[in-house]
Amino acid sequence: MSTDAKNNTALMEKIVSLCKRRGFIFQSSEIYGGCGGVWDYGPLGAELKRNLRTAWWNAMTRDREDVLGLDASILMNPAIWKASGHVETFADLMRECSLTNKRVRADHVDPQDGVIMNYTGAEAATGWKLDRVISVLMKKGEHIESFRKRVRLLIASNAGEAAGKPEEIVLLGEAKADAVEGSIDYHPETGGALGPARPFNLMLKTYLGPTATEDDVTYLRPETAQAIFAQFKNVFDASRVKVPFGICQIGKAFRNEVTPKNFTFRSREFEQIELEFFIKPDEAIEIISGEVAAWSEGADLSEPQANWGWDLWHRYWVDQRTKFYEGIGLGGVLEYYWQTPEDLAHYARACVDILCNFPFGTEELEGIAARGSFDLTAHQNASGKSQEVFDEELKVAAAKLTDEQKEAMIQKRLAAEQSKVKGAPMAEADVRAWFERLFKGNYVPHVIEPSAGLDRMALAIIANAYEETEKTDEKGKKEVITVLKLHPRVAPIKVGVFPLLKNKPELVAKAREVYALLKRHMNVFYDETASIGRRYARQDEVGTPFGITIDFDTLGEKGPELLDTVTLRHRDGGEQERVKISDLLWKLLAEVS
RNA sequence: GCGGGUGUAGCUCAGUGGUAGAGCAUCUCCUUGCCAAGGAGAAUGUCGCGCGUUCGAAUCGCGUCACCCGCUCCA
Repeated sequence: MSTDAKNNTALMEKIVSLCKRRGFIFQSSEIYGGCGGVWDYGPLGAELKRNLRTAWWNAMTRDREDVLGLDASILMNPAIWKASGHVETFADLMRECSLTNKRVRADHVDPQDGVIMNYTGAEAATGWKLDRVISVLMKKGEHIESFRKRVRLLIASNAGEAAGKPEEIVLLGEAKADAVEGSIDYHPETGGALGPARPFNLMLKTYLGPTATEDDVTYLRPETAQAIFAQFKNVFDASRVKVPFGICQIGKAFRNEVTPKNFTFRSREFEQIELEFFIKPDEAIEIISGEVAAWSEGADLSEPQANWGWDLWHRYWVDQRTKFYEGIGLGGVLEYYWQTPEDLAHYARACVDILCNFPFGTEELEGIAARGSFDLTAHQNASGKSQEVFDEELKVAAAKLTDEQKEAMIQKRLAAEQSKVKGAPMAEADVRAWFERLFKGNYVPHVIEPSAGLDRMALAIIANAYEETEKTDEKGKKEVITVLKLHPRVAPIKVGVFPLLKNKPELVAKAREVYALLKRHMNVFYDETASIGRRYARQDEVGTPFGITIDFDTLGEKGPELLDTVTLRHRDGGEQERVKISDLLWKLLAEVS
């Protein structure tokens, strides 16, 4: 491991330690030895998460006119997961390479020709040993020495540091076995013998109903999005909204991750915050507005326009989500990855990953995908229930089109279908049927999906706020000071209230008074133990942005002009200002909300 | 899932077969006129869990669980 990697691992360990010590995040079921890939939020973590949830919910719903909330169940009819494709893609039969443990879908193994080579094991100068039989396919035409080199490399990469350098690994008991043709029992890339086909189900299975038979099987949702799609029509009918509009949801989702890792970053139970923003198909925009607005560098994305197609809506949401992250203090550490056509799922038109810098690497915080009408159409087909909306404006505009104009649109679409990179082109009859519905004002909305993980966001916030500085006191003693530079909006404790000294009843009484004044409006922490400096430090460590100290000036000792004023200390920089008690509330509220 | 590492007090760690330790943190009292001050005292561990070897196990063996690192996976 490089020095950087070691430092980053050490930093991550310090963050995990702080999280436990100060009550942000605990291991689940710790007294029983934990539970893999599951974490609990302690008092401060719960506040932090709640602040993030509120910030997101407000940004999505309260601050907008075009997004509605939903709170759906974790358990759903299992037919949902068949329609969405999750049952299929999350429950593949996989076979594992015995050499490298690379997994491959059982039905995706290409036939291989070559000679089977067996080894009884391997060992390295480092003392590392592999004590099991290795069976590898030497491909047709592969030279024996380059084959051995390749096997050593593969073994080394799987063994990690313990095995040392690949060229120093000794392969034991080499024996040539049979030649094979068209075998599907060896990994296409590595040549390692494949184990038996086993299902790898990433969805958590459970039984709905006490009899627990196979008929009762359902799943804990692996994502919150499907509930939004499944309830799309109900929300639409109940809310007097028109496309474009969105439905957002916050909720738990579950995945049997193969390898939960990086603290809470990849866990088996996690909280998603998702928006499905429904828009008109580009063809509808073309009919209504004459043409779809094109994006160009520097385009104004601040206000949605009627002539926006999916591309501009997609970019708009990337912009909106970026502003959100800036508002909670993550502005400077974001990166963007625009998926290439090869990366994209066949139904997706574009997808941007918003990445964030973590000690363990730059990892995804949120994905913003333009998914076309894939999801609603899938549910429409599987359920037999129409997911179309009727658009009066579109119907009126389409009625003004000539037959030639209509046919031109159809031809344009047919050409586009033919030049698709992924997926089969839509049949001409289906395209014509779709346009027929469109010209009457009916379509299945398309969707832009900004989907984020709340736990990742919380971890990103903590990790990026973590700061250590070394301080030397008068006696030359060095100590490390830890400060969590949390944005005031997300900080679990907004302000600490301290009497300068606890053995002066007047100071204590006044401090209790200030505490009572503020605590109804925000999370306030009262502390009178230990020296004032230590109390500041305790709050710095958990990211409390403000401290209020009641001192002798507050009592009017230095004259009436300072009576009922307090010291307001700012966490970052430690600067202090004198504030009237009567001004505290509005001054603080402006910062923390 | 594979390979490697780790697991002792709330945290960081020392303790290589013979009575369980330190620093920091916590709590109480005293003291303290603004950035982890000082003094006195207290509490805190089935040494991750289980089974074994041994007169005796935190220490040795086997198993297991969790976490970390590297592969792998990541709709």
